[in-house]
Amino acid sequence: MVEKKAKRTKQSINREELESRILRSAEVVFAEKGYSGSSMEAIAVTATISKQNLIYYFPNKELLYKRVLKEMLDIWIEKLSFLETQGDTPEAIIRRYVHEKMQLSRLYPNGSKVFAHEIISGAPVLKEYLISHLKPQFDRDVILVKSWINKGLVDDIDPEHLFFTIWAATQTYADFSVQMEVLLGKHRLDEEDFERAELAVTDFVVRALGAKKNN
Amino acid sequence: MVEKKAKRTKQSINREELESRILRSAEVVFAEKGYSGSSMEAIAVTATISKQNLIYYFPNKELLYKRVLKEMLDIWIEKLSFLETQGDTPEAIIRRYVHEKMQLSRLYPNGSKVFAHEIISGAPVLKEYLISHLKPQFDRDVILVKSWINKGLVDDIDPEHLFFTIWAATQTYADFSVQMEVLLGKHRLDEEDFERAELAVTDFVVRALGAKKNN
DNA sequence: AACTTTTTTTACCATTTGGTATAAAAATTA
DNA sequence: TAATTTTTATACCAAATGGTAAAAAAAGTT
Repeated sequence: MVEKKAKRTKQSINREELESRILRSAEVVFAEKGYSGSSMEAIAVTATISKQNLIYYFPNKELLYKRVLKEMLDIWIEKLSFLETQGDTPEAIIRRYVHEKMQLSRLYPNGSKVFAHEIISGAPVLKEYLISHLKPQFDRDVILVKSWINKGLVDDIDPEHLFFTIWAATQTYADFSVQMEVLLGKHRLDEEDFERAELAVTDFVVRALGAKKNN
Repeated sequence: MVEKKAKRTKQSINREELESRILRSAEVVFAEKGYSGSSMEAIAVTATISKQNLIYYFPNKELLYKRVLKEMLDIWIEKLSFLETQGDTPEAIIRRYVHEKMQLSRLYPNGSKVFAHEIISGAPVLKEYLISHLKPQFDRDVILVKSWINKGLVDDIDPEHLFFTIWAATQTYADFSVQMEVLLGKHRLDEEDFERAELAVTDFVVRALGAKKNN
């Protein structure tokens, strides 16, 4: 099959740029209001284009929403393939995993929030995806952790709930950032906060595993 | 001041019952759609009354929403006063705390979800409350944990992020229950799941503290 | 300069939204 | 039975919603 070499004209560049600006704007609006609470009008305003122009690019709200979700999931899948690094020790794998998950909360807070709204709402759009894509990966990862336990590399912890806790503890730095800002008395969580957070969460998880303590 | 003894007539009983049925219905709808995504119509249908009757009890959506949030917060405040139990050991206090928080996720999943939507959306309604009520309590609790550290009762962990992790790890059993159901291959999380979850989370936290291990 | 793509403008539309107004039926209480 | 409270029914409203339609201006390409 011959790859159609898409010419990168000024137009096509602008188009791609605007498309991603729209997606980022949609992300912001969906993150704040969830799907049903968001209007195409609001998304257009956020992207500073006309509603009609928005519709020119994304003919309806559902499609736009699914694109936003898909973008986020693609990034997650890419960063969070737990098994890939076969050679490493459990502690190294877990540390990298927590680190990656934390980065995603830091770099894509809005996508994370959109995802959170979607799941809390009962995952009407993503349920199928969870079943077909996430569960198989989850099952494999659980088996890996069980093998660690059997080999005596880590303590006899509960693998399923270990993952739930890791996800929750990292995800919360995106979803509940407002609460943390209030409690820490800050206007924004800065890099230092995220570093402390990552250190703390990593430390908790590594201790939970019964693997070597941090340093 | 003389307490007006409200006569508990059949009418007043029915009224109270219907009012709380409305609140529970509103909770369900808000939990699924968030504030902006929920309609009074949908709440009325869920409560199986007419929209007009709903408005008779709660003249507008915002008021209803605030009542639902307030109900949830009152319960939380009551159950989660960390400092109350002065006599106990750190481990006992933490165990009870995790237990209570877990119960709240189990018993009030919808209220928890409404709260989650609210915070993820930037806490437009609750921000003031977080500042005036939650932060002072948080500051006290952090100080308590620091005193534990200074006395050598627990390891030198990060108190702020310890709380963030505990909240996230427990809250997730309400908010992300759909995801867990899919991953555990269950239609509903049952009592056994919650027991396992509580055991696992408690164990993680106690290990993180460096307190005695679970049995 | 001719052509294509992008963007805006304007107008429109059916549906849903939160809510008001009124009246009357039904249930409860005194 | 009369008075009060609760509930529903019906009609209505302005605003917002997710679009459709058409056309023309603006920008970019050939």
